[in-house]
Amino acid sequence: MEEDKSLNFIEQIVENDLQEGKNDRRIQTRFPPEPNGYLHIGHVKAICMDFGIAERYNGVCNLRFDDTNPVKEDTEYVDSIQQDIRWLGFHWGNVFYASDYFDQLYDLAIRFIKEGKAYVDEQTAEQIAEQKGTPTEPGTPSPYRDRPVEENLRLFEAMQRGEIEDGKMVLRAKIDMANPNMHFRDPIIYRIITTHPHHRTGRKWNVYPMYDFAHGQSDYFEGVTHSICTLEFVVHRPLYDWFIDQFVGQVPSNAADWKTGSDYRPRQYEFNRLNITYTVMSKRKMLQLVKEGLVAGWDDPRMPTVCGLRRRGYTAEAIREFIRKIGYTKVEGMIDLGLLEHTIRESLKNTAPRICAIFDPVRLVITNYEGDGETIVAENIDGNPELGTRQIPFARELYIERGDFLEQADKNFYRLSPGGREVRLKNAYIIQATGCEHDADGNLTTVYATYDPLSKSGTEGGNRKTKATINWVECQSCVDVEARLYDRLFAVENPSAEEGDFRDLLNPDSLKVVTCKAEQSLRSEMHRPEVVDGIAQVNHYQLLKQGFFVIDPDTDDRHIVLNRTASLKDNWQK
RNA sequence: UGCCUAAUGGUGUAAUGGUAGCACUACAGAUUCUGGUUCUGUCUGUCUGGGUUCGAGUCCUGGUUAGGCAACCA
Repeated sequence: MEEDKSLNFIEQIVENDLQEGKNDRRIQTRFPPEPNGYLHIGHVKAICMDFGIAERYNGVCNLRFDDTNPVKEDTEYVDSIQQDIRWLGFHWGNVFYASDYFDQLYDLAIRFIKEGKAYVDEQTAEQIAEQKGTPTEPGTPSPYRDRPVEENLRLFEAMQRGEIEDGKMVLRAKIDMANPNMHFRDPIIYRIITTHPHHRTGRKWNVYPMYDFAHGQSDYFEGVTHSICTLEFVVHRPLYDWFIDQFVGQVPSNAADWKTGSDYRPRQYEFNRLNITYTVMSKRKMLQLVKEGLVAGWDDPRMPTVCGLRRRGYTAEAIREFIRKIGYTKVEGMIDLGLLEHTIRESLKNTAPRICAIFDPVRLVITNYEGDGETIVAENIDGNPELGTRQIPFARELYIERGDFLEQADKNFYRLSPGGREVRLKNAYIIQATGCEHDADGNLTTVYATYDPLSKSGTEGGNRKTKATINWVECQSCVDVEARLYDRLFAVENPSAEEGDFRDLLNPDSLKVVTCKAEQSLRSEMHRPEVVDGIAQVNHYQLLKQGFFVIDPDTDDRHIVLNRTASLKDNWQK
């Protein structure tokens, strides 16, 4: 059932370009993460765009790690990023690294110096910042701005040979210190980094290119046609174009015909980044939460990371569907967390087997039930027999939810109450409460009821309607299960908009760990999950009336751990 | 006193000069062996002044508001 969805503005641009025959009607995109953290759902939005455009228009999307800053980057992240993209179901053409182009980039820098377009500055970072001016005031030129070409060449080579201390010199493009776009005020294009080896090139380089000098150039070398990124790069686009103008058609590119006057050039387009209520989408803040132990790790089920969502029980399909729903524009907005939850419920409601678990158990004794008990056969999903059945033990003593019994009930309460209405035990018999018992402190300990032996589900006598159906498990056979009940990470809608420390805004109730009593089938249906690409394939369940749950990797043979993916909607107000 | 973006219900998006639609949320009703699901219905919207046009959310123009831009980060 493919619903008609109009093209987003990037797709329209691509279709126009195709129609006009731009870049020989070739479509090539790239997903360019910096390997300095785990992928989060904001990245997924970019991934769906970059890979989606390539898929839709028979192009190719390459994965390119933007690894120009060895101080922050690590192979740990390179691996997790690839795993997450594969898990999401996308396929790249090649894996590239910005560091693949360090030689070409260095040559380009030399070329710029020779053409008088770059110079070595030996002022401090503070001095350079001061001379940059402000958005409303022009900058002032560096005293080193007019150094002779030979001297620039000699110094830049000395920088690369490791003869200059970190921070003592930088290479700047010589553009325009008075440009209204601050990025044109002689941007730094190379800096010295000797303190950290690069995760791929080791100690080969002592100078590393800055983003503005690496990104567009890498796009050009690879033959990228549509370089799609988020809105904060809009101000960089003129510089992106400026650099490419300096060498387009004069330097090799994988794009065809560069030598023969092809019109090829990469172009940058920007869309709005993803913000979701009650969470943060900043790698820096996430890293802080992880490092300070405020969450259990990058894959903590409360985190908006891909691995966190996965552990929470989100499926790749649901995450992609969510991205499809929110669309792409140039308006900076804030997506309601409720939409993400709605999407995962949609995805699981027709597939997740139902199971009973009692979270706040109280004993129910069926006083007129004779015999040792019986086995009930229930469909895993009501009305969906192809999803199989399971067996549930039934006997005289059961656990039910404490909240399903009220000694004094008003008419809006549909469930058990002494002398009250008939209530269906899910998949079993109709009962009627007759009384209850309390301990010395007045806590309810036992509910007494009688059952109608002819009212069993699936039998003719069982067709009688009841207003309510309640959950139960049989006392002897049920299993204790640890349930981790997750809720929104932050207590406020937009933590980034608040004054003060974002850590003070964490939701203190974002995790509640409880033990519940689940029906035996949860244990018997459990199996060691199959591991694909290092990722355990998980089973999703719906605990009736409680929500969707997924088996957590902390589970072992003795101890079952379930994570709540999402609660069920609850229209019953007290 | 700069430059760049953007502005459609509570939220996210569509309408490409021709009936302002969809999804989420909220609310109401029906159905239901999950107070879930499903179904039906309701509420709420083109930032603003002027102009072009038979006709403007859309084009022009002047405002207003919001966000971004001054890392040896990406």
